[in-house]
Amino acid sequence: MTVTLKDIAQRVGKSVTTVSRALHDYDDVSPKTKAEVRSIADELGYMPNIQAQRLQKQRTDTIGFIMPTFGPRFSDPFFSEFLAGIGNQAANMGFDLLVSTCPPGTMELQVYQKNVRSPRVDGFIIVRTRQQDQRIKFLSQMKIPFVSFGRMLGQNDYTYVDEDGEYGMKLITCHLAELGHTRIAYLDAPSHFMFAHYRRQGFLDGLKENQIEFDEELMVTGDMTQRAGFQLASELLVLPEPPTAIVACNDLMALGAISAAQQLGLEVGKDLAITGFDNIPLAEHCHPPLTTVHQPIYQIGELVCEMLIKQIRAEPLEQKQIILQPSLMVRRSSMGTSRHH
Amino acid sequence: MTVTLKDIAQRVGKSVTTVSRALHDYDDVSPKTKAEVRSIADELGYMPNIQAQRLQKQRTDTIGFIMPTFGPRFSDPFFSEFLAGIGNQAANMGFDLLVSTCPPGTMELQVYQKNVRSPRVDGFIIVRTRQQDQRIKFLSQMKIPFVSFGRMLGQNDYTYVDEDGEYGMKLITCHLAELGHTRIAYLDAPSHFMFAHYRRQGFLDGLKENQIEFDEELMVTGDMTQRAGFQLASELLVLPEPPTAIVACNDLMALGAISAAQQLGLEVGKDLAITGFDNIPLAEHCHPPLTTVHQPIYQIGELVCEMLIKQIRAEPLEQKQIILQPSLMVRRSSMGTSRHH
DNA sequence: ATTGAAATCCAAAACGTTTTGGATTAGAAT
DNA sequence: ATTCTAATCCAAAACGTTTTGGATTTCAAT
Repeated sequence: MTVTLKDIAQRVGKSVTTVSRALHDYDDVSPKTKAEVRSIADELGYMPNIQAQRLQKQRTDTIGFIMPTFGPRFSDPFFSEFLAGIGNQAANMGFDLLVSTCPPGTMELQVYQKNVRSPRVDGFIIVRTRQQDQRIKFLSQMKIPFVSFGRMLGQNDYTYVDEDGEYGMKLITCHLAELGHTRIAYLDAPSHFMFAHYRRQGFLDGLKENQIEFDEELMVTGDMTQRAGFQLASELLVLPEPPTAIVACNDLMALGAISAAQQLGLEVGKDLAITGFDNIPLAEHCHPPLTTVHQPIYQIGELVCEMLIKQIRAEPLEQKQIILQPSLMVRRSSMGTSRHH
Repeated sequence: MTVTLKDIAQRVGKSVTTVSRALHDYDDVSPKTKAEVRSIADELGYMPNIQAQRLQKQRTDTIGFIMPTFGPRFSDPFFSEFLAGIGNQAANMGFDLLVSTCPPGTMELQVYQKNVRSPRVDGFIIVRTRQQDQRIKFLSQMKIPFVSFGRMLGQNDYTYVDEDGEYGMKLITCHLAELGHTRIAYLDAPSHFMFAHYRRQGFLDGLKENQIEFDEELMVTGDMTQRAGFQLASELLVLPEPPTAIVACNDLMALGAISAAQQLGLEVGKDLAITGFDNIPLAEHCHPPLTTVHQPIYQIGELVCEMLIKQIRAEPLEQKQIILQPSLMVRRSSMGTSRHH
């Protein structure tokens, strides 16, 4: 059924070796033979068996992406965009993309190890880094190629791309301070996530720089979902002395906070400022449009993938560590409607 | 470096054959040998080379999922949830998941063909079916295993899972009719998508059943994004005779429509009813919460994946075609606040 | 003693490639 | 005539498994 080198060899009347070398354009094959081999290969519709190639070459030409999932209801707009970025880049560079899921925890490292020892993949892309990220420790210790989107604490000898979340959040905080806000709440994410760490730090820096005192009561933590944002904002807004601005560490929680405020009859952007972080597509077209910080997720996916493949191929990397400067997107959720300004 | 059967064989003093058979628990290996082999395998940390296994077994134990992407800004909450479903199910059943992207068009079939002929995958999962879906025609003609989420027109001899979009949309339309609406606009998706076809049909059925005449002017088409919903609703709402309800064929466009209405100072749920379809997580926590139709995307992913793997393994399938009955989620975007009812 | 059956083992082939290390031939240079 | 070089080819090994088709040994039954 399927056509192999042997079939071509038989038809051409040459050896399998010669056919293989002809197809790879080696120069110890005569032009005439090459032409003949190629024509027969086309005619028969030859396609190399990639399993055999991989076995012989001892590489997989595949990169792994293990999504750190939590519950079953798992719908993060981040992932599909990021995935499209790495998927396209991988294809461009002749690599396959193997995707699997694994909740953070004890099994996690085994899954990584199994995938590389089988061997199914040549390296990994890591996302959603944690403060003490066991994946990074493990992979760098085992000398398994990987590139992470996000940093971790205390170790800095691996390849990563990260946004400057601290800077981004500081931008937001200063923006609000300029608008005259002094009572600013913060919707935090679980502190083991590195992005939460940096963003929170940026918020605190921003407050300090504007001589705003920090009220512990206004710092609350949620699980990054819209539901959590809704819940937390609902509680904050009924405090005896409620905040005049709510800074959420991601867009989804900000959207939840907007709903909560509207539920209480507040006009967001006028009675209350709310900001997010990520600039998911929804941020632009919600009501009111959300002030946030933009991250080019698709491009980050492409970049991370390219760096990983170069690393696998042992090609030189211009930069092993890249920090991207995010940009502030001021929209009406912080500034009110145009008639107020 | 890596441990092979040969290494174990040497240590145990038996042949490679025996070691292989011992590890697979064949009964022509003595219990003593089995124990010995296993213990040495553990000690050496043996892990079978999956490339070699696949070459020899002539299977890949991998399923393919080719995301039909459009532009680069590609952030659909549907995909990540669906992907988590198939990913987990595949892992449970011992399969890998290979993901790639390809825009619909001329290259598409080549990508499918290449993946199965390489052979990288044993079969495919197909989503976002089109009216004349070339992928389905091609794969069924080539007898390549696949399961699609969604039907196509005119052909019915393949395995699929689909929601009953017609029924779901009829539920929504009747719901609005009951509330007294007679001037109902519809935000359609490009008609080559099958889901758009069924949902539109359900809408029209619902109108007919309630003796509501259909006004061509109120049927407009967008690209399923929030931006499109915003744009289209903005135009509809400034018509001389604006609709009192807007039915969007998906949640994202409905969310855009909500923003547009709010922009114009309308109170959604009171001045105007808006409904969606999909029940993405955002639908529950936007303002006002969105009346929509629920689709269990994660479970559909699991189901589709299970059916595909059974098909690949030539195991019997209880049902080759499954149509899921969706359920209506009535929320405030159609009913107004509780004080109005 | 011979036969038969059961238990245990394994050499070799196969999967489809690529690479190694020459072999053969032709023609030019000596 | 001999040597050298260049051009062209290929057998065999290798990658790590599984499967095929026996081979050998043991022990009980005849």
